[in-house]
Amino acid sequence: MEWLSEQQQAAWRPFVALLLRLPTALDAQLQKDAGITQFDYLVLSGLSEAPGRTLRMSELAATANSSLSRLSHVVSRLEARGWVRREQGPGDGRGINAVLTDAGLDKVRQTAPGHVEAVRELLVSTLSDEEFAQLGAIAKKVLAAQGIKVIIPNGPC
Amino acid sequence: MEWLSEQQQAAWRPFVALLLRLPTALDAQLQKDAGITQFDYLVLSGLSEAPGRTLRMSELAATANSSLSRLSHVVSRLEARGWVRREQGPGDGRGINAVLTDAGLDKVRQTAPGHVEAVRELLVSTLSDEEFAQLGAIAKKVLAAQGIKVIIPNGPC
DNA sequence: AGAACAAAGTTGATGCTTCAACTATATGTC
DNA sequence: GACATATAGTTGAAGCATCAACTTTGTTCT
Repeated sequence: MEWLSEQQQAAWRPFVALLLRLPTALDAQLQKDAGITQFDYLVLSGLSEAPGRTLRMSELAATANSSLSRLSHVVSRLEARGWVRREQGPGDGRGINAVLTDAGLDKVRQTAPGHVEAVRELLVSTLSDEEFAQLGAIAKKVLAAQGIKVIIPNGPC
Repeated sequence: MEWLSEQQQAAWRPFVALLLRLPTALDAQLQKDAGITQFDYLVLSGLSEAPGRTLRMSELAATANSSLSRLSHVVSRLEARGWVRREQGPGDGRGINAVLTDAGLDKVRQTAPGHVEAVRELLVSTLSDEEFAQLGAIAKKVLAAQGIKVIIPNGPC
C-alpha cells in the first residue's frame, strides 16, 4: 500500500480544490441568473442539440453523465416547469423519450450566453489554448480508462 | 458574445464529464467502504494533519474549499458520530476550533488506504507522471486566477 | 411456449448542500 | 465612548442526489 508521493500530492490537492470550487461557481452563476443547476442546463442543452430535440432517457443520461435515477427526478422537475415533456418511445416499449418544448428551447437560448461567459471567465480565459487542450486530453484519458466515451454534441457549451 | 470554438468544445466536454464522474466515483467508494462522503474525508484528514489535530472553523473551511455553512453542518454530523469536537478558541471570542478526537483519527487511518487506492486507480494510474503534473499545474492556475491559494498539508491524500 | 434473467425507468426515503436570516464578537470612525 | 460595519459561526428551510426497491418490457435458453 503506497501513499501519494510529494509530487503527486502537489498535483492532487489543487485538482481536488478545482473539483470542489468550479462546479460550485458554475452552479452559483446559473442559479443566480437562470434559476437552474448546471445539471439542469446540461440536460436542457443536451436535448436542444439532439435531432428533433428528443433523446431517450438512457441516452440522455449518457450524454449528461448521470444515473437514470438522477435524470428521472430532474426531468420530472423540468417537466413541471414546462421545459421538457415525456413521450412513449417507438419500438422498445420500455423506452421513454424526453422532448424539449419550445419554452425549454427558449430557456436554453436565454441561459446559454451567460453560462458560456462564465465558463470562459472561470476556466478558458485563464489557460492557454495548449493548456486547455491538455486538460481535455487528460480528462478523456481518465474517462477512457473507465470505459467511458464522452459524447460531444455540437452546441454552444 | 462568442461561443466555444470546436477545439475548445472538444476539451470542455470531456472535462465536464470528468467533473461529474470522478467525484461520484470517489464518493461511492468512500460511502461503501467507510460510510462517509469525500467531503467528510477531507475535513477529517485536514484536521488529522493540523498541529494538535485542531483548526479554526474558518481555516478548516479554507483547506476543505467549502463555505462556512456547509462545514458547520458537516462538523455537527461528525461531532454526533464522535469523530470531531468543538472548542472555544483562544483570543478571538468568535473563533471556534474543530478538534479531531482519537476515534476520529482512527477513522481517518482506517479509511485512508482504501481511498488512496481509489484515487490511484481512478486517476493517478491512468496518467503519466508528466500528465498528472500538468493537471495539477492547470488546476493551480485556474484557481489562482480566482485568487484562491490551495493549502497543501502533508498527509496521505 | 414458459421460465429466468436483463434492461429501462420510476419512486420514496434519507441525507447532503445551499441560501438567507440570525447572533455574537471585533474593528474602525467620528 | 458610541455607532456603524465587518467577520465568525450557526441554524432552519427548501431543494437536490443517492440508494434500494419496484414495475414493466425485452431477451435468452430449453
